[in-house]
Amino acid sequence: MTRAAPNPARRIREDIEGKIHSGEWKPGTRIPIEQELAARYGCARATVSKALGELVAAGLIERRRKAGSFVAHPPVHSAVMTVPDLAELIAARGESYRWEARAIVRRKNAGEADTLQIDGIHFAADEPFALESRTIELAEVPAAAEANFAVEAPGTWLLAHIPWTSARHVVRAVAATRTEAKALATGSGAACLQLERDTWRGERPVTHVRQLFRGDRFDLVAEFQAGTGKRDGN
Amino acid sequence: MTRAAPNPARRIREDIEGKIHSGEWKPGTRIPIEQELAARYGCARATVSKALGELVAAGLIERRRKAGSFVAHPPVHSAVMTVPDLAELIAARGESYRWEARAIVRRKNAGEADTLQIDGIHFAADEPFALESRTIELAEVPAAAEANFAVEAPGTWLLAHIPWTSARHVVRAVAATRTEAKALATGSGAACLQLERDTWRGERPVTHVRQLFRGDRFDLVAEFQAGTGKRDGN
DNA sequence: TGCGTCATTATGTCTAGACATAATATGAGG
DNA sequence: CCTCATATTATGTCTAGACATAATGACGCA
Repeated sequence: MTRAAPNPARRIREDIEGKIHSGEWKPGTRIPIEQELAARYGCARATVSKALGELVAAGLIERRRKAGSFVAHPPVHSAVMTVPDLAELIAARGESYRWEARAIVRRKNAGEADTLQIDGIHFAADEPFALESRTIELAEVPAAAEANFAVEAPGTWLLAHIPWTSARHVVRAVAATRTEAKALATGSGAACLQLERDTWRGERPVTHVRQLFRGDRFDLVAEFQAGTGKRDGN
Repeated sequence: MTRAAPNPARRIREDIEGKIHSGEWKPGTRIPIEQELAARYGCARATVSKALGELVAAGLIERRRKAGSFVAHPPVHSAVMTVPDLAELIAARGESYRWEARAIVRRKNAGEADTLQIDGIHFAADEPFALESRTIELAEVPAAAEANFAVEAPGTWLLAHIPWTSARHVVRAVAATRTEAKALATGSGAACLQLERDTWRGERPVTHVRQLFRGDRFDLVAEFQAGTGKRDGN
């Protein structure tokens, strides 16, 4: 029962990460059994198990009962995309931000709960940056009825007020219609990045947004670091 | 020392997830200290600690020494985007896939290591699906010099042969040039989704790709489940 | 009042041992 | 040679206790 290195679990993890990244342990390679790693690093098996657990979470290895632990096969490229609050994004660019609501409509659906429909424009440096068209389910977010979306962008408000659970994003390139082009101060048919996002709280839908960006003013960045699962981007 | 529930750690985690998602514990709320949770659930503190550790990994809570554990403030929307191997993606759609190389050039850089430049087209159901323009660093991937990229798409080959470490993706909407439009069998100026990806192995660049998709044939899907960090998409 | 010091406290990590579980490998019987 | 039951094995999870560490807050001193 020695105190060993200050951070055996970490050392084990980084050791194995290194072996995988260097190519010394190729995908499919069997990793020594936990008992042996414990002996090799002079620590308890639980510590090895913890390190391996973290590697599984990072997607670097796979563990199968009885069979052992194996270096994972390189997955398809996946990346964590951070979809920012537009107000923050633009502020981070050092430009002034402004939200302009075009239409706020409360829609009564037969038998169903009401929804709030909001259309507007995000401005960066006083130039149109993105069009937004959003639906908010008032049944899930009753407080939204009191919010003043003429002044505050709905995305900003929602981020601050509702707990999220899951979201689905669909990104595609579309040509701007004549109306959209006009609102974005660009040419008709210009290439735009369309981001659609559905957000749920548990099983129930909270909000749906469609944001349309000028292709020449916005791009989405996603990064992925194998091993840490570290997220970043803008 | 009772055996307790079969999976105390999981129960604790799901319990807390539930309280956060339901809004009962709002962002900033202090979570009971580990000792108390251990007593409440009738398990060891290490088990509670494990559960909380998983919640941290999922981004749902924050832990600070001495201060305690707190419900995390809702992050900006982030989502895991899975960028698939095109051959697989198209096969999954039930369409036939074909890769056609247009140019394969070995470029000698003064003093620096050689690079391989590959241009080609991905076909789905015998129609052009995406243009690809790729650079491979031969210093990092010497085996690429032997591969036959006239037959096999470089992305497919690389996925199977090189260990990855990190990648950076930039997605944007662009208008097709006349040449690109012709190759993609679409109109000049059509909105296209451009995906640029840089891939590194450790600190050293491995490959750079630019893929251009017809806007009306491709969209990127990203999903995010708070709490599990579960990844999915197509 | 202001500042530095120190005890307290809650998390962070580890150990040694135990039992559970799933999947493989083995051997018996057809 | 094939199939099914059984033993084995490596992971999965947990416990009880220990020590490390960082940050807070209280106390004492100038």
